Amino acid sequence: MFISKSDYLLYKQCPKAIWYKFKTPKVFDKNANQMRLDKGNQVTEHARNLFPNGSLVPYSSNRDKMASTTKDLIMKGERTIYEAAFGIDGLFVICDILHLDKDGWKIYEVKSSTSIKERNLDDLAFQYHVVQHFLPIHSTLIIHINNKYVRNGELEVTKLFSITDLTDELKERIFRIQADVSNIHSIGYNFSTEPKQDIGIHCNKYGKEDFPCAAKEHCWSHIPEHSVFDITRIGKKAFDLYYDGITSISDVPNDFKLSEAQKVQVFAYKENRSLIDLNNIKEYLDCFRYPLYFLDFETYQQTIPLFNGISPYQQIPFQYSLHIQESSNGDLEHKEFLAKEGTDPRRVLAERLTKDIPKGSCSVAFNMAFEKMVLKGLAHNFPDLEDHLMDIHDNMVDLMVPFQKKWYYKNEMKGSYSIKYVLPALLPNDESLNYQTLTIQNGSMAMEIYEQLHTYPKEKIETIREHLLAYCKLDTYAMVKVFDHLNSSVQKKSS
DNA sequence: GAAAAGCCGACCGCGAACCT
DNA sequence: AGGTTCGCGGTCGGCTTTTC
Repeated sequence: MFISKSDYLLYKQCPKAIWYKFKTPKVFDKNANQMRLDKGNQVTEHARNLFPNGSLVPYSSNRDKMASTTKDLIMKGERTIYEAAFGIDGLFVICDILHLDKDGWKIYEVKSSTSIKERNLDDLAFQYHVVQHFLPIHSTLIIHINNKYVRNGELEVTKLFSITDLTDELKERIFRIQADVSNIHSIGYNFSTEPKQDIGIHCNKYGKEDFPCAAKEHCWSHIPEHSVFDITRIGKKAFDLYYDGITSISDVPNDFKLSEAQKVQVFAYKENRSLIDLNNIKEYLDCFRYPLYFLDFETYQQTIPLFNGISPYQQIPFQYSLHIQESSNGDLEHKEFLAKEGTDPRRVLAERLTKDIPKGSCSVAFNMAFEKMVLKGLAHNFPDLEDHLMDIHDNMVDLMVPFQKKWYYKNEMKGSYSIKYVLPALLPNDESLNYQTLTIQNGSMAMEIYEQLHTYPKEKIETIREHLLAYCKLDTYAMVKVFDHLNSSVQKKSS
């Protein structure tokens, strides 16, 4: 039995999680996110340029082979080794970059993230623990993305990455590894006995980072559909209820302290009815001035910036959809834009947008903070269009507010005010609003696929572009329908 | 009358929610 | 992964009340 770095990290998250992995390895394979892995590899390859002309240990499922290749390279006097592999006492690690300089051997771990996380420290401690059996290690360091870098001409790897020496922070952790490892072994050697471990905040978190556990479906199977964990912004307090034996929202005691939004949600569920505050909704909708421009941007991010003036992970708008409604029962007009794949879309998009939305128009977005951010970014990039873009920015209203403020709440929303929950709750039987039939069903799918689009064959590109257009168009169409629904609710009341 | 105890609102930092 | 917004929860200053 071999314990890898990821096994160790999983154990640190929760001993029951590693037990579940040993028991059902397939579930964990299935959950591996290939997209994320590819991105990580791409970043690692760029980071190798910080220490050029090293030797690569080719990946092999045979761990001993990788370890012996590594050993040969060290014996031959190689000073820079990529994917250096070591195994001892049932532990196995691969170091992204192992480098010998005037101080001694250094272990570099490459991360595509922009900051150092708690789990990275455990990761490096584990590597140090194993590798020190073979080489005297001078220091252990993290290489991660510096998102303050702005590309200007050729890519400058020394500016793209930040290097942090973590040697001192690891000492405490290295002490604990031996004990952790023997625990992992005993779990692995008799996985017929399930570790006693109740659910807790560790299920969602590892240190400060979001890290949903793959064992959740197993450990959380006794939690009902509308549970105390679904109460909006409840945080740790849900576990106070849970440890008192309360799991369903219907059992929340009446004297339990809740915020206003939480009260609405709990009351609606207990009474099994919707809560609609038409006065506030009407007052809010009065700010919407026809013609209405329903706007939705799609953006994507490049970990390694490909265009000038772009930072790592910067939101780059590449597409928008626009539904224009002339009056309350007027016709709908649709406009759209989708940039050519593989090019910097910003200028063309900004120009088209300023043609499609005249100055002084009232535009509508769902969670307008996002659309406003994109507009601000474009205005900053193109001073000649700044006036017009900021005019759109300043005349925008937000369709999300009535749901965020819980003026309109249905149990189907499960405490959420995202469009994903709001739309089916308001218009459950409208087939024209069914995202399930689309190939691209949400923003993350759109950003992932557009980033790769220029690498696809020509025929495939056309098809995917059609899917992208269909998805974005449905987003703004859904907004129109939600607005109409709110509007007619208000009309019905006043008539 | 002075020190200790109690109380409340302002402030701030952090996390959660939303969009992509 | 990013930015923005909002609200929870903890801290702290300043005020009032209690106690000897």
